[in-house]
Amino acid sequence: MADFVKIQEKWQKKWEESKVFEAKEEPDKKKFYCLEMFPYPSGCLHMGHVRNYSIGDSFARFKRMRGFSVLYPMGYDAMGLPAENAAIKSKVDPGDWTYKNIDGIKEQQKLMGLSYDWNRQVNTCDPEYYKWNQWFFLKLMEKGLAYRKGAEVNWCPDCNTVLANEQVEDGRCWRCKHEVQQRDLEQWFFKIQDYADRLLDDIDKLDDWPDRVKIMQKNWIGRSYGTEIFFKVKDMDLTISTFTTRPDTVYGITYLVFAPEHSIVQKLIKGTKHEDNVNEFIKKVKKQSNIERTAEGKEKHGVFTGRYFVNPVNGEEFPIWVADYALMDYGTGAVMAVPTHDQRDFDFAKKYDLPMKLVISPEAYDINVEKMARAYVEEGVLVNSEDFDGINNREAIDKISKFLEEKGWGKRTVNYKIRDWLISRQRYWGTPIPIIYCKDCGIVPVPEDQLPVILPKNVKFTGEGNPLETCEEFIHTTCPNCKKPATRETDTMDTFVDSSWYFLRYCSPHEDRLPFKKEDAQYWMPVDQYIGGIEHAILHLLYARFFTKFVKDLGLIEFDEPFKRLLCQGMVIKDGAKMSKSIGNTVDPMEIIGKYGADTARVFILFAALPEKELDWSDEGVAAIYKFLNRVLRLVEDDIDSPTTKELANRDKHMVGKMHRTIKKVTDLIEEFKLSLAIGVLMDYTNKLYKYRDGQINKEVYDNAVKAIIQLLSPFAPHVCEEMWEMIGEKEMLSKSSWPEFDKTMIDEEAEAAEEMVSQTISDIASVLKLTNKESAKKVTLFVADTWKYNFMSTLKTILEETRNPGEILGKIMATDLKKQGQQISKMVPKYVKDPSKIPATVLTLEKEYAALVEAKEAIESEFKCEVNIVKELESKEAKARQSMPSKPAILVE
RNA sequence: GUGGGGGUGCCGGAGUGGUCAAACGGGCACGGUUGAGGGCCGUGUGGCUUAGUGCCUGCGCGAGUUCAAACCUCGUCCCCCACACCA
Repeated sequence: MADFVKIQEKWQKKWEESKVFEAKEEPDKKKFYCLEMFPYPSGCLHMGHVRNYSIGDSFARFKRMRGFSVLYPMGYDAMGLPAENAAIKSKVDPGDWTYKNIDGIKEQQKLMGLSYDWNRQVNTCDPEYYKWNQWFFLKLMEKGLAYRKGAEVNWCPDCNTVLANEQVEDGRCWRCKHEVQQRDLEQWFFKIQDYADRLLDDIDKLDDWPDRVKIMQKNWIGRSYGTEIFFKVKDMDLTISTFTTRPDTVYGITYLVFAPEHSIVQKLIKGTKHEDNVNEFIKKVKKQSNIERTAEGKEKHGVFTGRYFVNPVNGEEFPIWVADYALMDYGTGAVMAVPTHDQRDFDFAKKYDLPMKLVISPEAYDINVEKMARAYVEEGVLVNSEDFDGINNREAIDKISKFLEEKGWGKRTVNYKIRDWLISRQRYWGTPIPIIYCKDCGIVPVPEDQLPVILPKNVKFTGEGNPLETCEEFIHTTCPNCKKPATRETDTMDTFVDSSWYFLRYCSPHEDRLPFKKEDAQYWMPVDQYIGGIEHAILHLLYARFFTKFVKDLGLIEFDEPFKRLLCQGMVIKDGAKMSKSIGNTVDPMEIIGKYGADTARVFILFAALPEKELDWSDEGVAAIYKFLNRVLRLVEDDIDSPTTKELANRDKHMVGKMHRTIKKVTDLIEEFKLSLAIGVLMDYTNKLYKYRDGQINKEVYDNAVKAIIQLLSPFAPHVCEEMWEMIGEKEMLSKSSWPEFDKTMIDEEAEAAEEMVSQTISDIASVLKLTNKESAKKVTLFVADTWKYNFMSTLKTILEETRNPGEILGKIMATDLKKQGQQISKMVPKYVKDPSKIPATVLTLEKEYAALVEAKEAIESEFKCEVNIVKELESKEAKARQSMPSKPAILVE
C-alpha cells in the first residue's frame, strides 16, 4: 500500500511553489467562479466542511482543466459569538482567538489539497474588510434603507444577552437552553422590505437553483395581495384599518380583533370599565415568551374591549376584541374576523360565543350555521351579501375590492411576511455600527473618511451586557458636525452583513478605495457555482441577493443576482443520526487524512452519495476507497509482462472505445454534479483496464487508457494522480494539463454491445465444450429469436425512417401486417417523431448484434473447427429459447 | 396545519416507461495466490431449475392507465426536513 500522506505532502508543496491555482483575469478565456460558503473558523474542520470542499475543489479543478480561468477562493466568516464566549470563559482576546483558529482551519484545508487561490483570502474580522460593512451601512442610510426604531428583541436572561433570531431554537437559547424573553430596545434595521418585490420576482430567473430553496424563499417573502378596509368605531371619532386577502367575505364580519400591543387598543379602553380587564390581559400576553404564545398551536385567548365598530358595507355593528392570535407586525395589526370562513376566527368565535354569519355557500348543498363544525373555506357563491349575492366568491374578491375603493371604504394593498432585517447586536465581536449620537445633532453617521471605526481592544468581558460599553475611549468621541462631545453607537452588526457581499470582495481583495473594483466584479461575477448547506437556504442567500441588488442600485455592478447555480449538499450521517458532538458520533477528518490520505477521504465522501443527498459514513467504505486508489496507482507502478502487439486487435479497439465512452460519461456526470456516479464509472473502467492488460495488449492503447484515468480521476484524487502523471513521464504538472477529449466516432455503443455479445458467445461455447467434456464439436447451432418487441420496434423504426409526417405514418401503419399493434404504434409515433434518436436504441443494438453474429460466424468456425448455424426462427423443440434475444443466443452443441 | 423530499437487495446507494435480478461500492461465502495472516486475484450472493439456460417471485401497501410500469395516475401507510396562528 502506497504512502499517500507522503505523496500529498510532496504535491501540496509543489502546487504552492508553482502558484498554479492563482486566479487571473484572462480576457481570451471563459471565466468560472466556483465558491463554497465560507466557514466560521471554530476550532477545526468537521466532515460537513470536508464534504463541501471536496465537492467544490473537484469542480474547480475540473473546470480549470477544461480551459476556464477559474476563481476559487477561500475566506473566513470570522465575527460572531463563539469568539466572545471564549473570551468570557478563557480570558483570551477574541481577535487572537479567531486568528489562531483561522490559521488552524487553513492548515487543515491545505492538508486536504484544496486548490484555492490563497492570495485572495478574506477575513471578515480584518478592519480592511469590515470597513466596507460600515461603508455599505452609510450608503444604505443615505438611501433611507438603514433606520433605527424600537423593537422587541430576543433576550436570554441566563446568558444576559441579546440573541439573533437564528440563535433561538424552539423559543430557547441555543446554548444554555434557557427560555428566551422579549425586550424592547432601540435597534437598527435594513429595509429589505423595499426590495421584497424584486427579491421575489427575480427568483424565477434562478434556473439553476434547487426548487426547494426557491420555494422556501418565496414563502419567506410571503407576498399576498389584499385589501385594507376601514371601520368607524361606534361613539368615537376613530377609524380602524384592517388587512384582508378575502374581501369577498366582508358581509360576514362579526367581530374585529387587535393585537395586544396595538396602540389603538389603549385609546379604545381609556377611561372605560373594561380598561383594567383588558390591560391585565395584555400584560399576561406580554409576559409570555414566544413559545407559550405561538407554540401552543390552536388555543387562542382574547378579551372584549367594550367597543363596537360599524361595518361600512351594511351598517352592522359588532364588538371589538383583543386577542393573542392577532400579530402586531403583520398587516395593520388588526384583523376583520369572519368565523364562518376562516378556521382561526371560527375557533375563537366558538370559544367566546361570538356571532357568526354565513356569506359563502357551496353550490351543491346548504350549510346550517348553527351546526357548523369548522369554517367553510372552499369555493362557493355569495349569500347574505346584498348586491353581490349569487356571484362566485373568487370573482367577488375583485368586485368587492373595487366597490370598497369607489366608496372610499377600502384600498387595495400588498403585504409581505418578510420583516425588515434587524442588524443590531449588543455584542462585541462584530462590525461597529458607524454612528455617533450627539445631544444637539442627534444621530450622526461617521464620515466616510473616518472609516473604519475600529473595534477597540481594551474591553472587559464580564459575561454581562455589551463589552463595548466598558470601553470609555471608544464610547466618547466628538460630533463630526458640531465638534462637541458625543458618544458612539455600541451595537455591532449582525454577522450576516459580513457574508452578504464577501463574494464580491474576492474579486479584488486588496482594493482599498472601494469594497471592490467594478471591472473585476464584472469579469468574475456572478458566482457560477455556489456550494453550501441547506441551512442557509433562506437567510444568507436572501441577504446576499438583497445586497447584490442594492450594490447594483449604487452603480457598482451591472448584474443583480449573485449566484448563478446553487448546490445544497446533504448532511453527513453516522449510525442513523447527524454527525454531531453532542451525540458523539463524529469522525475527525484529520484522522482519516492522516491514516489513508486526503485523496481517500475526498473520494470516499464524493462516492458515498450524490452531493445533495445525505451521506452515511462508513469506515469500511473508506478502506474500500483506499484499496481502489491503490489499485489505480498499480496501473502505472506494476511492470507489465503481457505480450504486446502493434496491430489493433478487437480487444484493443474495445479498450479504445471504452476509454472514449468513459471520458464522455465522466465529463457529463461531473458537469451534472453526479460525482458519485462519475467515480463509479471510473471504478468500472479500472476493472476493465485490469482485464485488458491481463491478455495481449497494444502498448499505445494501454498507455493512453492509463493516461485518461489519471486525468479523469484527478479532480477527485489530485495528489495520487499528480504522482502517477509524473511516473508516466509527463513533464508538465497534471494540474496544468487539459481535460481529455473524447472522439465521438469512437463511441458506438451498439457496435460495442455487438462485439461484446460475440465474444461472450464464443466463451459460452468454450465453456459448454468443457462442461460436456467434448474436445471439439461437429456442429454448433445458435438460436436467435425473433421477439415481439424486436418486430414491433423495427416496424416502428422502418416507418419513422421512411417518413416524418404523422399523417403519412398512420397510413403506413395501417398497411403493415402488425395491425394489432398499429394502434399502439400510432400512440408512440408522436413521441419518437419529436426525438427520433431515442427509439431505435434497442432495435439498433439488436440489429447490430445479429449482423455481428453473422459476421463472426467464420471466426467461430475456425476457432472451434466446426460448422456453425445461426437459426433465426426456432423449431418448436427449442421453444425455450424463444424469448432470447440476439444478445444471448441459445447454443446447441452437437 | 402548510410547503418540500423520500420509501429499491444483508447494507450504502444507482435506475424514473421497453436491451434491468437491478450500476458502483460495502458486507458475507467459496476458490486461487501466500509459511500463516494481510494484501491481491477470481467466482457467487431471492427461490426453483439448466451443459448453456429457463421459470416464478420482486422495487412500502392497494388499485388504475399501457402491448409494456420500480418509473405515469389515484388512493393508502410510514419516514425525514423546513416554516409554523401572516388574516
